Amino acid sequence: MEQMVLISELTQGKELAKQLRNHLKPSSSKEKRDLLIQQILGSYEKALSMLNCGGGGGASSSMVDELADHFPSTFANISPRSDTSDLDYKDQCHKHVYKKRKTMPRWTEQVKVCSGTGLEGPLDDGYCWRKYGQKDILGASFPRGYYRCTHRHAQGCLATKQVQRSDENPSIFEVTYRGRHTCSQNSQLAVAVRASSSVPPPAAAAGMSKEKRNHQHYLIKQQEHEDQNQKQSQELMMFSFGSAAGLKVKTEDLDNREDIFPSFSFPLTSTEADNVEENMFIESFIENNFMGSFSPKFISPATSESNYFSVSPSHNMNNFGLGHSVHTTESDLTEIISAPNSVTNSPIGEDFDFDPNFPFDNLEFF
DNA sequence: CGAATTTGACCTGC
DNA sequence: GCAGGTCAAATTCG
Repeated sequence: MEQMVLISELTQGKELAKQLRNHLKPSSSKEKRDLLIQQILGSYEKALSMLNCGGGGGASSSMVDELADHFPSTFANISPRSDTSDLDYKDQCHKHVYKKRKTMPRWTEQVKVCSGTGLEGPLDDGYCWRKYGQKDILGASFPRGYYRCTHRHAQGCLATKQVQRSDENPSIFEVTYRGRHTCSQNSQLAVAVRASSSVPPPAAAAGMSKEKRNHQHYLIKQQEHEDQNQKQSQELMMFSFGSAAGLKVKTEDLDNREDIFPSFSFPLTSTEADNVEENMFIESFIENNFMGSFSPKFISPATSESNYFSVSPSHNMNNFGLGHSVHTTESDLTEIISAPNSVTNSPIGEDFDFDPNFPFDNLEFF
């Protein structure tokens, strides 16, 4: 039975993901992690190939296409996107782009920038971004900036992000990421290490990344243009060097939540890696996001867990007082699950301010 | 001088 | 038709 093989493949992927989890500790070799990632991707590629080619009752072509969008390098050969032969190049590009707009995974980080304090957060997320547009958004007092990966052309990396300053609270920036980075970038590792360790490496403190400078440039320019308030400009300067802020992450495409996983840095330290609860958190994260997201369409979506994830601040806060929380929403859930009644969003709401005293050790929450 | 940003035009989805 | 998203020529930056 083909379905059994499919399940077997997916189960194998799950096991490999668990192995990967165990190799998240800094002491593990990067090579091993890379190998596991390759194996995981291979496993899912196999499963998807089955769904695409043989499976009678499984995935729609759009679903495979969607997944292929997440792993363009891996799935390029099986994506059924070949119906553009009579379009000229520009049309093909535009069709491609606008299809992406709808299918690309998307999640938002809300970066709070407190006055006199600071955090690069997603403004320095380890990737090199190139601004390609800015747009005034209806009802928003601040323009939205559009960025794409610098390596879009060199490596075909399709990741993009949008940076929008919050209307009611200008100290909050909403950064919406789309697509997953397929580029290989050295700084990525450094940032992952920095995000997961208590103390930033000297290099991170010594020099600003180019990307950060760009953002700073943009932000300061924008600020000066909008209110000519020099003091606030100075604050913006300070937030790049300063110390504290809040960061929230929420996905907006449950269907695509696995894309959080490769770019999300678990706040592990070498000691925390041995913490059972931390591991269970990650396992929960993997199973609910990395695994579950792969297909609510053919894996039973009968989950009643809350999709609110957060990390115990005692484990997660670094010396800067930086707290991360991960918050998934169900905005698109109804497209996937017909009866999402048991899936409860955080009753506190999306603007919930992280409570450092919340007993996140209670794993029932996950 | 190459790379990044700016900005108005253009395209698509609703 | 409108709003959001992207393109690409012009401009600026390093």
